[in-house]
Order: sequence, then structure tokens, then C-alpha cells
Amino acid sequence: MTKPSKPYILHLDGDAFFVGCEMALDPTLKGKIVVTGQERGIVSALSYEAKAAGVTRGMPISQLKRMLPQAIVKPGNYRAYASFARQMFEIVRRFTPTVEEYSIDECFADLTGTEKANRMTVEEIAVTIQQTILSELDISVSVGLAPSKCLAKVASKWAKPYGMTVIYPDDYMTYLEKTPIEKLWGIGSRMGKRFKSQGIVTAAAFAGMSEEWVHNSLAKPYRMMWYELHGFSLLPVSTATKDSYKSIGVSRTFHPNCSNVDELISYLSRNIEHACVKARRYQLLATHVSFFLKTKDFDYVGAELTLPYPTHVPGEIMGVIEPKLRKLFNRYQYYRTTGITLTGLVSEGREQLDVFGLHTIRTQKSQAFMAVDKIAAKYGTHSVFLASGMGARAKARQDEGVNFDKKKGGREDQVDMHVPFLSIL
DNA sequence: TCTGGGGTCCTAGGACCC
DNA sequence: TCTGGGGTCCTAGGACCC
Repeated sequence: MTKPSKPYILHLDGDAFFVGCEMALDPTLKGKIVVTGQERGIVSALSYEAKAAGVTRGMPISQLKRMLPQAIVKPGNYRAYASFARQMFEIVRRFTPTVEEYSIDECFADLTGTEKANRMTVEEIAVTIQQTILSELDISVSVGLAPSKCLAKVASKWAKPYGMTVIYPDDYMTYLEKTPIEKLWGIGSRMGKRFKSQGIVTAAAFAGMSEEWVHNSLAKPYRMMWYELHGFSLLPVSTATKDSYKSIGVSRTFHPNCSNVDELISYLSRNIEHACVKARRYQLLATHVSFFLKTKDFDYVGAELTLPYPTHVPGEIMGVIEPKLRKLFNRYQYYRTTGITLTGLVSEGREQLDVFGLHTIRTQKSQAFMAVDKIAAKYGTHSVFLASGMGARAKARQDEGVNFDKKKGGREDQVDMHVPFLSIL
């Protein structure tokens, strides 16, 4: 294991990215208290002005509105953000092909061996990327340059917004001393507490533990982190693009809490449908499904079930879940969220054929749903749905009130017409 | 006034087989 | 009466990320 001689790993991180995109789209928002988040949800991104006014990530929108009536709440336009992100990553690729799209607003890039072709030092490349993103997209990002991914993460966070921080291989301890252990990439609240209880309060304290201690006391991800913090680059910058999923999950919280089993089933039914639409889009079949109910006290009950054969047909999945759900349901309990996750996903066409002709039935149903997807593409994503989800649908419509008509126009009639058709499937 | 939604990876432990 | 030692597969659950 050798240390890189230079800080070749770049980490680029959008500054309040969702809000930054909103401001790029509508510059009149600049300088204002702006957040994104669903009406009944929580703040997911917030402008620096909002931060200064005391808004925090995760704050309920309702609380924000009481606190700061002038705050501007954007619903969140994921497609637009993804488009900004794509353009941002393309700019990075002008300087190196080794770019890992880590999340919607972050990427890593390996600048090893790119200095000659770019006729710049790595430091100049980092600055040029940052300036280009600002001038071409009107998006502010912070960049960090370091010998490893973990250190590059520390670097990009170091000065925000519009920061540019370089951590050199012989200088990392200075930064780690001022980094609280729980702020490290990969240390969450649990490990943060555990480390602190052992007197390890800063990243430097962790890096200062002996190699032997690390090997005897910690799991693999934390052992890797220890080396990365010392400047050894163990985590590769991976250019693999995401073209599939290992799991597809859909969960929804409802208001108010619910203690009616049929209503829960109807919520879950909708979740399954949405997950199946996504599975069909990626031509995936689920071999297993798990579901959960979250109580008003944030306790979970649920189960993972094996499907009789790989499928992306909602009715078949619901048939497996429903009996189990009824068993787990406690009628004296109130629930706030239901969710399902399709797991053990296999590519369509690569699943094993069975000998009892189920494949044929399945294919027919599958084709029926592909047709449904086409209708949905034409008339709106949720214009067609399973009859068992009708309860939840009606409830949602009631909750949305007048806004529903505004948003969806005259589509409601079409919606109801399709219900009998689907309920026979 | 509580606390959204969508993912991935790792590990421990049980079942089963040789 | 005693009762080893692997390997693999699967699941449950923990922990983390954005």
C-alpha cells in the first residue's frame, strides 16, 4: 500500500444544491429564505439565508411556516435537479474520464495523470471546474482535493459555499483535528456515539488509534476509513453508471395516523403499484418482497416474503402480503407509514421458466400492465390504478382538495373509468 | 408542532450438507 | 456415548448515505 504523492482525488459537492437549482431557474429567489420540501413533509434543502435564520434540515414545513411566514417553500423538481447534475458532471468529464456520480449533487473524480493533457496542475483543474460550473450553469459548488476519497470529502466540506480546499498527503492531521468524529463520511449517529464513549471525539483521534486496535475492534468499512484518513487511497473512483436496481422501495406517510387494516392494505396496495411501475420500466422482476408498518411511535413491524415466482404484477404481490399483514396488524395500534420493498430483483427474460404454465399467465398479466403503463404515460402517471388501492386514492383526493383539480385538470373521469377494467386482473 | 423518502452494504447466525 | 469442522446459502437487522 503506497500513498499517492499528490492530492489526485477531487470531490465536488453542490452548495444547497436543490435550492441552488431553483435559484438558477429563477434568479429572483437569490438572497431569500428558500427551502425545498413537500407541503406536509420536512425541509430537505435550504438556502444559506434560511440556515442563517435558524432553519434546519429535517424541520417540519409546518413549523417553518409558523416560524418564518415569509419563507418560500418549493415542492422539489427532481427532474430539473437531475438535469443540472448531468450538465455539472459533463463539465467535470472535460478534464478526466474517471468520474463517479456519487449522488444527485456530488461526484468524485480521479485526476491522476490528467495534468499534461489539461496543461494545468490538479489545483488549477479543480478551480477551473468550479468556475466553469458557476459561469455556465449559475450553480455554486464546493470542491475538495485530497489523496483519498474520505479526505476529499473532508476537504469539500471544509469551506462552504464556493469553497476550494486542498489537503496534501503530509498535512491531513491539521484538518482531521478540527473535524468532529461524527462529521466523517461513513460515521453515523450510532458509531459517533460509540467512538465518543471511548474518548474518540475528533477524526484525528480516530486516525491516531493504532493499526492493531483498528483491526481488532472495527468492521471492514471503518478499517478502510482509517487507511483513507491517513491518505491511502483504498476506495476506487468508480465510473460504473447505474442502470439497474438491487431493490425498489416505496413508502408513504399518511395524515392522520390510521388504525384500520383495510385502509392500510389500500395504502400498501398503492405503494406496490408504484414500485411495480418502476420495476417494469427497468424490466425487473422481484423474487422477494418485504413490507413494514411504522407505528405512531416509530416502531416497525414487517416481514420479508418469498414470491412464488418472479413478478412485477401488483396483484400477485399483494396476494402474498395481505395475509401476513393481517396477522401482524394490531387493531389497538395507530400507524403512520407503510412501505414495501421489492428485492432479489432479476432481469426480465432471465428468470427461470417453470413447468406448470405459470409463465404464460404471468406474461399475459405482465403485458396487460405494460399497456397500463402506456396509458399512464399518455394520461398521467397515476391515471390508472388497482381497485384495491381505491380507498387510499379517494383519501388522497379528499386531502388534496381544490388543488387536485388545478393540478390534474379534467382527468378524474378517465381515472374512474379504468378501475373496473383493472380490478378483474 | 415532532420526526419524509429512496437506496446500499455488511455482519451475525441459523439451516443444511458433506 | 460422543458429538468435529468445514462450506454455502439465506435471512434479519443494523448502520450508513443522500
